[in-house]
Amino acid sequence: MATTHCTLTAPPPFDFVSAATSHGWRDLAPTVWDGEQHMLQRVERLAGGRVVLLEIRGSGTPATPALDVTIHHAAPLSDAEQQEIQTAVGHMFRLDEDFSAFYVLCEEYGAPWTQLTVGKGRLLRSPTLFEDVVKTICTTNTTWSNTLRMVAALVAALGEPCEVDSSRRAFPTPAAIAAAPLEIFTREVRMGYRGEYIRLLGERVVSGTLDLEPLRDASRPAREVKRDLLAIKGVGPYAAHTLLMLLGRYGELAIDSELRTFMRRKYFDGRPPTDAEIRACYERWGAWKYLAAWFDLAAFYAL
DNA sequence: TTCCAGGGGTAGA
DNA sequence: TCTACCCATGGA
Repeated sequence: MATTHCTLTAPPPFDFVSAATSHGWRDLAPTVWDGEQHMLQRVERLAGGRVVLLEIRGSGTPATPALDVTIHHAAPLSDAEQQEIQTAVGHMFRLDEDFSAFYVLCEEYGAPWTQLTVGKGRLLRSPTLFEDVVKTICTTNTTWSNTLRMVAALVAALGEPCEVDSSRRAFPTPAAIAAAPLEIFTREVRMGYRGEYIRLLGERVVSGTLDLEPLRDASRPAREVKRDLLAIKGVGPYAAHTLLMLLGRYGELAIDSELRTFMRRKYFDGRPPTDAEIRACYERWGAWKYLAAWFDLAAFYAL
């Protein structure tokens, strides 16, 4: 087994632990958060078919933050493969996103929002939009513990084994998902009706009838991206708004049972608010509503 | 047994 | 656009 190191420069302010852990994605296979070592592990399949193990740690100084990536692999890695890994990690940690406008609002609204301006606000995502769509569908109408179980089972059933540890697997490719019989999703992964949606998603991506890449284009209007997300079977308003967040667009709230419960307790004296009332609470955050609600909830439950 | 969880699809109005 | 009704699964 060989090891290769690389370092990615992060834009300050940057809070590695916040970026790695603020979103539940940190616990969804094939990503693992090591809270003792403050390290994010991930089995990653490269485009050429290699499956390597990544260990990602925060490094640098507050003024020059960085990510250290340790790659565990069998055969030597090409420059292109190393570049592919850096691109994937950079995407996971949103190194290309600028949160300064969000921090301006945090300063304007004062404590406790000012706590976020030290580099918080980054919510972990997957290297590919395909993986994020699958995982988001796995969060709908179920408990978080069941989401964890379904995603882990999907990776175990259809992911390709890591070349340095065959017991660990990468996230399944669209091709692997498209080729698997429906029984895998229902009987083995036990994802219920979601199985049909996820298999159809894989089929459409493989056949080319659905191209997810244009949705990552930051120059497209959010309304257009949302429309395309809603056209994916299994994606409704909650999932579409979650995916907009994962695409770096924070202007819409993902109103789920968790947010409703939080709003009822914190702002409505135990009365269930309507969705319009929930939206009104964060209207002043404009393009940053999602992050405001997310960290408002996190602070309330002291996450 | 019933209810609900980080909802969504479909039919019908 | 809004409302019923159904949808698999697992835990309380």
